[in-house]
Amino acid sequence: MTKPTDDQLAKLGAAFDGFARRYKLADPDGIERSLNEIDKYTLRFVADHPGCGPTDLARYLGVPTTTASSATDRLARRGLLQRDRVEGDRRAVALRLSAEGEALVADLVAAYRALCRMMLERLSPTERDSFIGMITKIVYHDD
Amino acid sequence: MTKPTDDQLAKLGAAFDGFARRYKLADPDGIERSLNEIDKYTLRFVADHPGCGPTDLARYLGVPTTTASSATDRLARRGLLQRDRVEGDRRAVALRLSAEGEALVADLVAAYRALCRMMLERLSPTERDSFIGMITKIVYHDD
DNA sequence: CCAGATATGACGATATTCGTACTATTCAAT
DNA sequence: ATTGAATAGTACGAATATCGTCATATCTGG
Repeated sequence: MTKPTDDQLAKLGAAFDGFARRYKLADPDGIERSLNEIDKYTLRFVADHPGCGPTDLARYLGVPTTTASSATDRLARRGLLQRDRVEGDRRAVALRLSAEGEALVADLVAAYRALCRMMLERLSPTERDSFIGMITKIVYHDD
Repeated sequence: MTKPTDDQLAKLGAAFDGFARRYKLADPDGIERSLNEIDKYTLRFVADHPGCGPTDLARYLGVPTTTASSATDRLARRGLLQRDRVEGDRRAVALRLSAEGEALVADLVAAYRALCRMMLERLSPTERDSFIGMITKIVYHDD
């Protein structure tokens, strides 16, 4: 397989820089700022895995369990998720979103989706599927 | 202009999730981990703007000047950048990378470039320019 | 029944962000 | 020249975050 040219690498790098930059500066005081990165990932993970425990979360995020524990504690204090006891294993806790947490995740997902929409709208309808196909290939191609 | 479909949005969102995730978990103990995000951006900004001051940096990063000042202080203590006095304005300091800082930025850029290369190699040569063109359009298209 | 694995949290060391307040300069307009 | 406002930078401290170490409760295989 031919190698990417230096010019291609430079252009792609510059584009990603610009992307990260715009994405970060775009939302100066929205939902994004009220939660830190780990907390946002936590809420989304719990939304997708109701009943999971802090240890599952830690594995998923690649952080120590104490960090995950802190995060769930923080979010529970803010009323965004609840820690239920599990019957069958009395060591474990089952994490679930509260109603408020569900609402916040919905907002997060909506904001995220709006970002995706804005990106796709800058492409022609023909390009959109092509772009999605390529980025999917990049992300999920294992080797 | 037709709107992106829900299916397209979902696929793109999932791909970005996967991307962010792989990118973060990929490098458990490389250069990336030894510096925090702001410090990495700072080094790269100073590399591109030698002689700039903390205030320029703060504007660029969208953080308070005290945060930028902390970052430059931290990096200066670690010997990665130096703060020179400027003749012509005795309030200002001119930030420059030290030799060690230059070396570290070179490593960072190389790692970044390697990531870009890996991504492009997963596409066919024909797709590469197409992908770069589309992502460039997404990032730089103003409206 | 017991050794070892597992789930979780308490606590503290260290580090980061950022608001407030301060100093040293420079600039602009009289 | 003078002086009041704007500007560059930083010191300091409060609030907060990560994560290592240690303790506790519980499960599980033999």
